[in-house]
Amino acid sequence: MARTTVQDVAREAGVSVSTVSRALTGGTVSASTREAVQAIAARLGYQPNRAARGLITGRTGNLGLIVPDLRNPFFADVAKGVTARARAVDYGVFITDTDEDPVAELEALASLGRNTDGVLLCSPRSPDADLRKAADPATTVLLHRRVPGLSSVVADIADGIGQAVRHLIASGHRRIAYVGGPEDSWAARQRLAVLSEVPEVMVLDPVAPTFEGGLGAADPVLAGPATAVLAYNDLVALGLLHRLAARGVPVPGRISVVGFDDVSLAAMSHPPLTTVTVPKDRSGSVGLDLLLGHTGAPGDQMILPTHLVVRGSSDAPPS
Amino acid sequence: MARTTVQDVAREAGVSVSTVSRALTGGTVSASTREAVQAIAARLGYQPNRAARGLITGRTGNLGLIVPDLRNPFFADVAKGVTARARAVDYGVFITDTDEDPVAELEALASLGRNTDGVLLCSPRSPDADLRKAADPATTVLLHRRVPGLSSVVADIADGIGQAVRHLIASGHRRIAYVGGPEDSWAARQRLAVLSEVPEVMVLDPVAPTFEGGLGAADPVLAGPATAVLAYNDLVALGLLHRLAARGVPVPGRISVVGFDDVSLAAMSHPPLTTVTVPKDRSGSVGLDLLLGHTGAPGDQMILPTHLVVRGSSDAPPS
DNA sequence: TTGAAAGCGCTAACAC
DNA sequence: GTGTTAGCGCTTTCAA
Repeated sequence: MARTTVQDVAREAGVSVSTVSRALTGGTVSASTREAVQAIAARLGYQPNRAARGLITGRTGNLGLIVPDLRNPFFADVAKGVTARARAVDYGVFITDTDEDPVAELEALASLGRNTDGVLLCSPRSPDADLRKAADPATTVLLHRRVPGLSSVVADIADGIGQAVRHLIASGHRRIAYVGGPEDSWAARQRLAVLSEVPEVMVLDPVAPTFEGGLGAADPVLAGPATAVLAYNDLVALGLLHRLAARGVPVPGRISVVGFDDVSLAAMSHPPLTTVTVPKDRSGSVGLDLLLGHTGAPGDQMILPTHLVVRGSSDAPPS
Repeated sequence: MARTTVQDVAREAGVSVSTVSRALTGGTVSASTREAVQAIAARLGYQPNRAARGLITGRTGNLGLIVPDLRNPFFADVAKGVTARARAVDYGVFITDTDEDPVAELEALASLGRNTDGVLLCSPRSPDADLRKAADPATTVLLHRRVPGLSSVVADIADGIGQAVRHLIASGHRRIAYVGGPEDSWAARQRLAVLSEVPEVMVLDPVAPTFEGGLGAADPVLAGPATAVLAYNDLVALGLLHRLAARGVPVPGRISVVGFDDVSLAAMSHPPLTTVTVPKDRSGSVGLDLLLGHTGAPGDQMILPTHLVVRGSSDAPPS
């Protein structure tokens, strides 16, 4: 299965390799030559070697996507958005799952940076300084994270949180517990900043941004006076729901639960979770367009809208 | 940020480019030279250009992974296994999400086939013939699908189903409903073949292999005499659980529910789902090793063990 | 409009 | 053990 090269096509067509190249990539060639070359290339099943092309053009036609954990439905959604858009614009995408390891993240950034035309980076927790040092601003777009000097696409967290809180207050809640995420997480700090200002909100100890984190937070929540609880994200909310059910605590009868992100699982729980929709896949496609210069300018900070989705896990407080 | 090349490292180290290449790729070099070169490469942040390397070695150092849907936790797990192993052996992974589109799948196979050293393919539904025609047996490994003539890694579905059924029967169930998956799905056919032989099992109409599919199957199940239901997969089981809860039907009090795959959500439901564990991430890493020839031989059909996990959704039938 | 030739960055003979 | 050199397949000056 020797692959056909420009040489083969050139020989067969009786022209030079440069003419073949021009005929195939839209250079200046006579119409008849172009047709002949294209016909022969098709007949021979010629497929350009992208590596060789990239070596000379300097562009690879490939992109990188770095995520902490593909198993996390949030990042799976982001990846889905990226790959879908990449397919549409005929780019390949390398995906690296760093398994939440900041060292692996930096390594991936270095390696991918060298072998792609740009990289989309989901880094919830690495320090700003590390990112600014390791990422080339011209070829990197941050997803769901903002660092001065780097392009980014983030969701309007403050607005989303605001909608959730207003919903709860409008429903009659006066004591709202907040179970936050890791203190080194950018998104967690964003949420905390907003919620610290709300008098009705009592900030509890942060937990891991996982189902298990939510599990452990249920009892502390129940120990307080809150009639509603706002979770760092849907995974935490689901853990809360699970433990609450195990304790025989009616939701939303005794306590309302609100998540964040609106991952697909959110609609599958019982009761279905009230949460804030974050345009996850859209963030991926928008980020890709930003990276490729289809939209915006390097250095741009994009903010995508969020909106509350009221499902069954929230209602008025017990009277 | 001019990219550093072997030239730069060579100049800095005072050696030739070939010595640099050897020092970095494990050729014959003196220990002191190797150390010096490596130190300088590290200091300069040298990252080899894989395209250039691939041009000469004929190997790209990249792999392809094709999945129908990254959002499906099953495939997210598989992808996680692949990327983790790839990172360990220093390979890049192109991931293509075909969005369940068989045409996109074939296109991805063609495109990836040319630009990688091999591809791992998750294709639950494409016809055998299409796959055999489009895939190069030497550089393709099928995941969770078996097609004669192609290498593959599959789970021991028959054994897993057997364990689930025996568990149910041993618990006292005599009428077990089976809600199967799409008839054109390889895995669905595997399950059906086993279950058709079991007298206690009543096969209901197949559904989409999704949460929604499960939702719709609940009423038909309840309409019958079954005291237990075996679902095509966990997503379907979760849908079942959800609708059952909405109907006020106690699980496992009135009816037991058993899933398949053991995706992470399975442990998060209420009650937690009894299911069959499929080594999803392991299938990814094993497939990768098969592809790279670290293990087995081309054409090999690997079968990974499965095992039942009994959680809260199954128990004895109502007395 | 076309061809010859020069590399892109790297590895692999082949000398020394 | 190390340097020199010849390409891998392709695009792109530069001449013709």
